[in-house]
Amino acid sequence: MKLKEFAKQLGLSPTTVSRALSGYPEVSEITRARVAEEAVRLGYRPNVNAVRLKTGRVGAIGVVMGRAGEFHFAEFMAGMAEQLVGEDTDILVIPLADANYEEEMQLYRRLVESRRVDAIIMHSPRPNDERIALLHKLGMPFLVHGRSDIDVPHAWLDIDNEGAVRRATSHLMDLGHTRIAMINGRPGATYALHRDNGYRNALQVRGIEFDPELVASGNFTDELGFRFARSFLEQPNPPTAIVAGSMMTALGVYRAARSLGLQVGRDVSVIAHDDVFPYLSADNMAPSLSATRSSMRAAGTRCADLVLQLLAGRSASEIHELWPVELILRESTGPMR
Amino acid sequence: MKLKEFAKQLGLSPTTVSRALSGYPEVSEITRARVAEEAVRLGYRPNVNAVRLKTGRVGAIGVVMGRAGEFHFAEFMAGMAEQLVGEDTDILVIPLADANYEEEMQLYRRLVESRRVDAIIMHSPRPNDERIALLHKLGMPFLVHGRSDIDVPHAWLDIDNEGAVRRATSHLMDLGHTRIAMINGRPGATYALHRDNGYRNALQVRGIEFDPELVASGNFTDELGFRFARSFLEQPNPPTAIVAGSMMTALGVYRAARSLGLQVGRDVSVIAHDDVFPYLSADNMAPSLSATRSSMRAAGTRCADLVLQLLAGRSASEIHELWPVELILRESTGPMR
DNA sequence: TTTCGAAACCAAATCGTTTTCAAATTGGAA
DNA sequence: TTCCAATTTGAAAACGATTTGGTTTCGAAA
Repeated sequence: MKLKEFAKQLGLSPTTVSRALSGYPEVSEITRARVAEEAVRLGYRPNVNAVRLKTGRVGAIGVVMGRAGEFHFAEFMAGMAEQLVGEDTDILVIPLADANYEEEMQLYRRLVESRRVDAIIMHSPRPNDERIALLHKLGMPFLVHGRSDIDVPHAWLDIDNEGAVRRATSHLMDLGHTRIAMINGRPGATYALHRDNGYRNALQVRGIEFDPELVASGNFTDELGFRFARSFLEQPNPPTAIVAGSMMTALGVYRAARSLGLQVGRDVSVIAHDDVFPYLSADNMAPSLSATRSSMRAAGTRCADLVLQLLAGRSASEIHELWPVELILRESTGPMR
Repeated sequence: MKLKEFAKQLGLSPTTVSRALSGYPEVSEITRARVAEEAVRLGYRPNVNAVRLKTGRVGAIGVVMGRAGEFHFAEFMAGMAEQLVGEDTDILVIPLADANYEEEMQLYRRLVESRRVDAIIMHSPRPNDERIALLHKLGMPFLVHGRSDIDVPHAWLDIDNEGAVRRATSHLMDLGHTRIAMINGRPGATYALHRDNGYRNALQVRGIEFDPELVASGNFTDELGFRFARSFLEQPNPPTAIVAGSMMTALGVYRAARSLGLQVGRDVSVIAHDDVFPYLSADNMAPSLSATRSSMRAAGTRCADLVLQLLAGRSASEIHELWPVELILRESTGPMR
């Protein structure tokens, strides 16, 4: 059913029908009601592609997804979906073809030129991320989930990674630990840098010297958690506490401790960062896991909301949200013995 | 840069340019090359929305995502992305607003009417799933990931859940186990039914009576894995083996066993279904986990491919793929003691 | 030289909306 | 009754591509 046909059935012009459905004021309430009602009855819906061509609006937010298929991703999107449902805005997943830097810039360029999305959400930016400069230059509305210190105005939402790790590390020192290891995410991203800062900062305040033997970084996998933790704990002068980057990492760390006959929370303390997954909770681990916590799903919801605001005209340079991170103490942390 | 403008710069008509870029034969190779080259140089790209309006093709595949935000989802999509990259086809995530049945049918109806996607991929269908009948009736190309026995032609790809669980259960019986528990997914979906069939079937062949006290079902979470396993193992006549529905469930089962002082692989055998996640591998668990294995990511890739074939005109009724599931034996299974 | 067919190109219609600008209707005041 | 402003409605021009149905060009055959 097309607009023209539908309008004829109603004995109205396409103009009026279009206006009635789009909520313009210059149409009487009585006609509007009739149009709305008949639209449902006769099953008329505007052709999205025609609307998009005419208005220039696409009705979709692009989310760039790395090849890795991180487990965070589904949660973030589920959060976005929560906000976007009923908003007539879709989520378009943009697969990142390649790690190749030049290709990646091309991807963004093409994405903008092809006008398939109204806005973009970008994850895990680098400190000086040229993608941000590019999107800004191209005039595409975008929001960064994470942070960058590049000197270009941009909207962002980030959690306080530095503070989170600083507090976690400090707490471990409060418990008497002085040799504390940290497993970070892949180097390059700002969040990894922030976590590193938080860690070093906490040590420095207490006058504990930084030991490069006690830090490692890589993807957030169970396997790397295990391997790094093993290598830490087998050192001649092993750490008595470990700060882990993610829940998956923590699983590996627990396993490493057990494999060496060490009891988590007694022989070795562990704190991890928890994005709050419905299928794997820190509270349920054994022993229950002390964690710095911030809901990925909530971040997704808020990011979607902020993007909508951006599209509604709010200035990108006034959208900056830094979310505090909770530190939840459970059984995996205990006093140094 | 618009087509008209671009064509003028080249001294050609829009017609010829359009044809040159779309690979039509009635344009000389020499002009085609020139057009292609200049398009890159001058940065001309057809406006997607105009193309879509004119051709009726949207260039997007819709994937319906449940509210739960399952961890499988990211893997499946990463797989799809692998196939779709460079295909000029996007992935559109369709959030499922509500569990309400009527609403869900409405969602599909609106989705079709709004013409935002060329095809739909649906997950976890029910045995008699009216959504399938609806999509068929509405003439929307779609592919079902999973199976339904509804009497309507439809394309599907599924893994052999029944066979997988049957083999897993049989293997446990080969090892001498006779009391075998199973943790299934949420009842309703066909895959849960198939797994149940596989389980009962295996028991029946050996003449072991089905005990309702030994089965449970629910979301695939660590927590439920733990709770169900605990309740099984604390029964007066506890099972000596457990078949678990997912990796997360298995984590809970391991935890439950440990919490009762039981050693997995010796005191209690465990087999789980593994969708192959890059961040959590059965091989790395301690003890390593015996599993029925099938890659979710590969399924995503293949599903995307099949949808493209569907859109290219291949008949839905000839697209049926049943993937075998590997049974990988590791340390978590051992002879009955 | 003329004729013909294939090869290469083009003008204009079309896809289904939104929106500008103009016309018609209405209702109250004069 | 007449007039005017405010309220409703419409006709037609976009939006930017694809595609139908020609027209031109060119070389070879007649």
